[in-house]
Amino acid sequence: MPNYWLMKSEPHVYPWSQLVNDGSTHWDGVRNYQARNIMRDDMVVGDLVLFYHSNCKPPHVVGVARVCKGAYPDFTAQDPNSNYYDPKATSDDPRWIMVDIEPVVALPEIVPLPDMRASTSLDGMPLLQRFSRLSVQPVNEEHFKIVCGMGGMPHLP
DNA sequence: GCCAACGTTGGC
DNA sequence: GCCAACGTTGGC
Repeated sequence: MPNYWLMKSEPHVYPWSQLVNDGSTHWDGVRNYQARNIMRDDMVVGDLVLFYHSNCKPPHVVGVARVCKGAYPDFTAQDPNSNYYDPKATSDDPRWIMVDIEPVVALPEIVPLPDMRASTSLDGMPLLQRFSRLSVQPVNEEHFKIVCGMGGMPHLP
């Protein structure tokens, strides 16, 4: 039984289409302890991920991805030329970690945030809480299936 | 572009 | 260890 998650990406930074092109990617740049702890402590290979486009109109879930490599140091934290450079990160104490994800399937239709808000069956989903900023967050199995269904995919991949 | 929430930083 | 200032997120 996999765990279920939702991960946010801004489409002008790293869109779903690029994940498809790349085949897989390291989820670098997470600089929030809560999100880091989720990736480090709770994510395992095989977990399924709703890939969410934030900061666009409307924000939406676009596809399902899968964790294909467990937590390891986010090397961009130790690269002074990276946007994600953190001078406090060292090889002894990398401070930030990442996982790898790969695309599983694009939903036949995107699922816009307003539609999710309108669905009472998704009540309690962390994404729908006011000012939910966490970029990596849990989704329960039922909500995960409902979102897939709303995107035109009646069964889990 | 606004702004609420909230995380982080740093002086004391 | 408090807390004010500041930065970031991200929906609207």
